[in-house]
Amino acid sequence: MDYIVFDLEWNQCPDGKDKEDKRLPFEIIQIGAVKLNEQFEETDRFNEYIRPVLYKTLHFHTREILHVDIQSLRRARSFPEVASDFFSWCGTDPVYCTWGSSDLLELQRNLTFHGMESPFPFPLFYLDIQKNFSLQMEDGKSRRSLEYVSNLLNLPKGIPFHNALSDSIYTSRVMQKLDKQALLDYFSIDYYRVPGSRKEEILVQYGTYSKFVSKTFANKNDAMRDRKVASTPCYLCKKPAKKKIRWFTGNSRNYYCLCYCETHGWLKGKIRLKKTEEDRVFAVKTLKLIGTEEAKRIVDRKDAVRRKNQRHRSS
DNA sequence: CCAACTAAAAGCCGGACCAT
DNA sequence: ATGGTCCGGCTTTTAGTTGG
Repeated sequence: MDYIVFDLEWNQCPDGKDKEDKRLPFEIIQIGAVKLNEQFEETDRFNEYIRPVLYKTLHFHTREILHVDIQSLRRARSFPEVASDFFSWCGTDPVYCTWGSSDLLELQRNLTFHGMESPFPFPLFYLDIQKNFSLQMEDGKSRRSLEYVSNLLNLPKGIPFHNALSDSIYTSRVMQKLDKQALLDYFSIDYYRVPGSRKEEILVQYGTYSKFVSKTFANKNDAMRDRKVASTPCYLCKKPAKKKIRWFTGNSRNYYCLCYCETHGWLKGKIRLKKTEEDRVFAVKTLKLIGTEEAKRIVDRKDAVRRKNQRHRSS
């Protein structure tokens, strides 16, 4: 099993959004990757440019960012050819690692556009190095640029940023600086393909919390009314924890609830509803055992939301 | 420029409640 | 019945990151 640290460069419609092909706003023009063994040691590299079929000149702004010569792209191979070779090179059981979450998304959109079969397993787990840097070195929420982190960690420079191969190399170097076990523990889940049925629903145990990814629903209401989505089983004993504060929302994006497990204590619930490419809705629910002081914070937050609405109405 | 994510604020709407 | 306020749920808007 190898770790595949990869990065993509892509282009967009040079004539503005109106003229773009709605099926593919971003067209991949380079795939770069570094292969690491179990010890995170580099064993191989992959680098190839891709001949565009949609956008044959660079968008003004991407030309500023990327250092690519559009002329050389015309001599490059097509996306299906390069992508096939890339996945062969990745081997049979790779763990994909990226800087941020957008690369796997755009890669799959390009695969779909070209009518290619998905080479990925379902569910697709991967390692987001940008997120894990924040978890280990910062607040867990910030998202730093690759250049910022490379400077912070005094990584050897000399190769340009915003090139698929060199960014893969930088990303792999950041990866090597992280605590390995923590990194492997906090893997991410790709949501390009989401569970289409009960059978495909995903339940994952992390160290201090559990994560559940539901099947899709027609709308938000259906999702939140679903018994399995709304349920709050304690992830240690599997028994239902009793709701003290039912699901509520403070910012329209996340729902929270507070419940109590007779054997394991306070349990915080959080649901984030997300939309699929087809505009359907699915739920990502995390359940976490917490202490009394954090339980109180949820009670306070519920209170704050109520007061905020009060103030808002009176003004 | 375009897309995704996050957070906060503002706006909309209908039901519950209350006083008239 | 009518009008006003409160409240919860939801959407939209705005601003600031990141990615290319």
